[in-house]
Amino acid sequence: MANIQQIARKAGVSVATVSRVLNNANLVTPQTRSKVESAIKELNYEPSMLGRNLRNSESRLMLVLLPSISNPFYNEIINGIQNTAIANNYNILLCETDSKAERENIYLNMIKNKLADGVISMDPTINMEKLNELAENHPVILCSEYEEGGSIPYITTDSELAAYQAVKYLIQLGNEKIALINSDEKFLYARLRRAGYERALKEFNLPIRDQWIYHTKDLEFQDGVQAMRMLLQLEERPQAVFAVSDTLAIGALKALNSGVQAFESIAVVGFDNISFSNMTNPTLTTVSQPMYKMGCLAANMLMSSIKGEKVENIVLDHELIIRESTMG
Amino acid sequence: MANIQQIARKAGVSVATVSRVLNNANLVTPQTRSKVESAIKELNYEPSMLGRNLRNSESRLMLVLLPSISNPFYNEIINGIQNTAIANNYNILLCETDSKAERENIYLNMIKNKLADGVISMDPTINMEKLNELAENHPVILCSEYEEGGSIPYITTDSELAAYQAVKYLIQLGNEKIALINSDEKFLYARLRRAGYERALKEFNLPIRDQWIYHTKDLEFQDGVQAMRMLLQLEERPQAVFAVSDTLAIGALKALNSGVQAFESIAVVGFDNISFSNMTNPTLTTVSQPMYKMGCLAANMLMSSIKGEKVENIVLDHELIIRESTMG
DNA sequence: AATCAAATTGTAATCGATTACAAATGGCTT
DNA sequence: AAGCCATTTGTAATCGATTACAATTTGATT
Repeated sequence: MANIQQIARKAGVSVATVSRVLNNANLVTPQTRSKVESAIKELNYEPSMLGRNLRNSESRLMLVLLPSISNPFYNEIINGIQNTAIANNYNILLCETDSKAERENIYLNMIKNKLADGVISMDPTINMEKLNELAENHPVILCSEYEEGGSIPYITTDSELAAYQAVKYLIQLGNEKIALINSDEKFLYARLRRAGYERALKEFNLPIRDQWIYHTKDLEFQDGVQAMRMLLQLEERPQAVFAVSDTLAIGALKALNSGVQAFESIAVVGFDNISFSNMTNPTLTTVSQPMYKMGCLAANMLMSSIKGEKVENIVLDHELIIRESTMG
Repeated sequence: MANIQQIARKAGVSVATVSRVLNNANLVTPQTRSKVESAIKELNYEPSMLGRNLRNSESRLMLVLLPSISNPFYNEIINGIQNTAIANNYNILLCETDSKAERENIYLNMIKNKLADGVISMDPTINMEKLNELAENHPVILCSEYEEGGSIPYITTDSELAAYQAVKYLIQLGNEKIALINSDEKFLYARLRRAGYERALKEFNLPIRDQWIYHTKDLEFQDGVQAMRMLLQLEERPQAVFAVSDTLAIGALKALNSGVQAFESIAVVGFDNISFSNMTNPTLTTVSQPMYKMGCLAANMLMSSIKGEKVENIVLDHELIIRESTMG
């Protein structure tokens, strides 16, 4: 791989001139420019980002942290981030932490090391202490999951309200015994969705029963299957189920499908509107967040932050998408 | 962010000594080592990868190219790549090309620019000419999709054989009218799976009818729905369907579910064994590839290639997973 | 032709690390 | 105490780009 010196020698100019051509400074004569350009073409030269970044301390790369790409919830957000980034001459790198601290560290170090200019974290499992420390000196944006009262700018939706509305809808359909399939409440979204669930029940004077609240270990389909099986074994079976994630809700539907006919009338509501939620049988009623938009805005926030501008938090609207799983 | 000079000054030693401490060369006295280490801690220093990589021309980063993370087929492969990479002190960056040449270029340039040491491409839409050119001077591995007769090392499964076996299985169930939902045949896997489909039909003297071969534009669920709808409108409806991807097969199942009862006896076989395929109703019969293993081996191949070793192509075994969608 | 300002090009420092080689230190023998 | 070798540390070049400043060229004006 040729370097800038070789181009300079070949073109019979100095490295400064080559650099000027590369960065289209317009103080180069057309003749020299074309000499340099043909040398570049001839030697098949690509400027080294390492050299350039080292000098400029800028990489035009943004990191996107997520726990796992297997949750399709992230798909559209990532599309939004990516399209916005590319439109602004940035690139993104997807970093799957698998909820492991060691991986997290690796990626956060890339920021400290100037290998990337900033980070958008969608990882609820991230170590907030470390992230806050990083955020003191580097651009960081939280997307979807955030820290209450924290100082890192975030973009999210109102999980509590969405959960409240979803459960209220189930109540208005005539259900009184409503179960919650929640994930680990160490996550803010889990606590908020539970709060919304409880608010709706309280408002209608329905009891909140611990045995109807199931906590899953993960967000895989199988966790939803297990949760639903457990709920079906209860003496007093719930009439409806609100799951905090589509993956869990789809697992729950599966458990209902595989059981006896009588179970088919149990209503299920999910959260996220992943693309698969429209392919299940019955199709899944779910809360939809404007994920693509969220991604776009998150990218914009990060770019502002990189420029040194102050950025405000954003809370986007959601929407309840009613499908077959709540139609009896 | 502190740099190596400041550490050296603080610790009262030279930069060379600091560097030696960082790279645990064991020719540093315990006393100096601890002086340096406490300076590092005090100034919260992290060595710059830019400086280091520029000097060493090594980044210990591998790129993973894929067209889109929305196809869950890639999930397990990525896990395999990532775990293997991390175990060997490498990191991976997921690069979604969205099948766009411009994005492809960006990522391939990262390799040329030494920002990453090598690339594993799982992108069937990649520009092979460019990739071949890159492969002349840089480590490149193809995973899953490969180039017939090409010179880039690959790891894959035998798509033709898998398709042949899947269709043969449908025939042995008593089906004679078997449709193929294929993607664009510009992709090798699509051509191979079609060949397998045709081989099975020919072997049993069944006609190959063009109207039973549908080509989708993409691999989204909706493409499968559309394909199936089309097939159902034919005068002579197929009795069974082989789809070259689970996403398409799941869409096809959805189209069957939403139709009249009579359609429910149409058998469907997919390809990939994505995690959804076990959540549909009926659950999907599909071809399973050892994806995790494929990822691990691909990472190993790339690391060998980075070391300058010659690597051999690998063809892994597959397996037909029989579930409800072919049980009538 | 001489002068001068503007436009173009070149020189060399710089970013932050690694490392070959040189220099200094320490310990041991005589 | 001198000499010698082994161990430890320091100096300075290097990777590949950018850019302030210096030097040169160009062309217009007198």
